[in-house]
Amino acid sequence: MASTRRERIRAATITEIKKIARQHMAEKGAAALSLRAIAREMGMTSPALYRYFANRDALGTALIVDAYNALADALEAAREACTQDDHAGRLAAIAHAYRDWALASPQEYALIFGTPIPAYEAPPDVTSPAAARGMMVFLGVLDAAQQSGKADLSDVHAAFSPALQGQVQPWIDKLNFSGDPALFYLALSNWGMIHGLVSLEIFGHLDPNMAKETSGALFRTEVETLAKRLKLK
Amino acid sequence: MASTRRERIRAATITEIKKIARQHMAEKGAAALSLRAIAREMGMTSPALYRYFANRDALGTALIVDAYNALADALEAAREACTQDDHAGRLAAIAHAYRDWALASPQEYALIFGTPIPAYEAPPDVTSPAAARGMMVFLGVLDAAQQSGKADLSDVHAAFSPALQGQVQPWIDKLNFSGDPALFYLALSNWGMIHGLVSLEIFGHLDPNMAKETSGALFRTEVETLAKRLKLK
DNA sequence: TCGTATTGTTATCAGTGATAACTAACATTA
DNA sequence: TAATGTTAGTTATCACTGATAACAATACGA
Repeated sequence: MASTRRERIRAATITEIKKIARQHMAEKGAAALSLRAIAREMGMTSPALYRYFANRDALGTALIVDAYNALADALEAAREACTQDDHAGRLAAIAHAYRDWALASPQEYALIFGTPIPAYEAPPDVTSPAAARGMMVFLGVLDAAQQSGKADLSDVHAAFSPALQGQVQPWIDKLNFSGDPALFYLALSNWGMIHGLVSLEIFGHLDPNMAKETSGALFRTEVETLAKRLKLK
Repeated sequence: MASTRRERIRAATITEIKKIARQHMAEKGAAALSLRAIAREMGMTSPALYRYFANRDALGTALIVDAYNALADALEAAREACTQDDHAGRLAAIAHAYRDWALASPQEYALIFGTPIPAYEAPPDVTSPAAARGMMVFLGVLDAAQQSGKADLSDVHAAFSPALQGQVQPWIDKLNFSGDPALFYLALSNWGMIHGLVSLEIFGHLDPNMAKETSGALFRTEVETLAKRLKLK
């Protein structure tokens, strides 16, 4: 808010660096991103960039956090596009938003879910909050469906043993989720399936000649099956 | 075979290069693999390596193909460890073999399913045959289960519309699968789910502090649910 | 207006992939 | 056996990269 002129310029520079980094990433692939190339395009010398990011990995981390948030934004927007009591619609919407975002931003998707940057894992303490947002969108929709009594969770409850619940509880606590623990398991299961199909598609493990409509139809069918199993109304 | 002395030495050198490459990968991460470092460790100069691999990507491709085959070997071995008519056992075995292999060889797993090498996609014509092997293991088990009449595919058939089948048919043909097309869809769906969970776990998207037994229990529960849905006997 | 923090520069280091030009060893054939 | 061509290695070099140190210019607040 009460930002000085300097702070504003600095923020703008950081934004520009990340913007050009994303452009380069989109053109030449996620791992080919080079501080020198970015500096060149900005009309600066490369050491100047080190005033803004401690090193290349720090820039990578920032891009990863941004990507997490962009994905979460997309999921939340898709959820809001359906009425609050249309649980099946919301679940389908966020599932397709997940895939659509990945297709539209494959490099950013790879940044998060692939391992494009050499020998480097983003520090969890920085990325976790942004990463948790996505998971929470799934959880929230399922939670709402259950609370309105419009979901059949008998199968889920049967599978989610007390022993398993005990093991997962710490994670649930960490995310501050106070609903039915079985929902947590269900969200993870759904997310896993959705992520698995999208990941196979984005990273080219389906037929390379397959049309986007075909993989889209496969995905849609799976999502419908998902909702059917919960008997979502 | 009828290999000359030279050919044998050459093959041994290639094996040694890949072996050291894998070691470096395991130690310092998949993308940090450097031709110069490999040459150094072999007591050679780096240009010599170009007699064996056209460039770094070519070495990467070779490692990827090897990884695909290692994974397929693991899946096939797991399948063979169960009797031929124990379909539920075989399905569970290959699912857990998938996860176990990924946990034991995370860098190789990343090589295949992540995108660790800068701006480079492995050429499909080289990798596809090896990649298809894994998919075929899933398909084979499901096919056997169906043929013996020990699987309930009513839900699958209901979901797998004729339109969808028409779209997927080219892929089915390419893999020379002559069984029920719905099984193809089912195999993909199962593989997607299994891959999704493993991928989330390997790439650190579950709780970073989560114990391996916990993620293992989650995975086991999901696999059991999978078999239950098919009413596999 | 002066002093200081910030932002940029040049120069330099170490390491990388890659290629050209050359040499030594090997294998095949006359 | 001697000549010849192939193969596997070398040194030298180029164009990059990330990163740091030392220094200069700018902008800001007292």
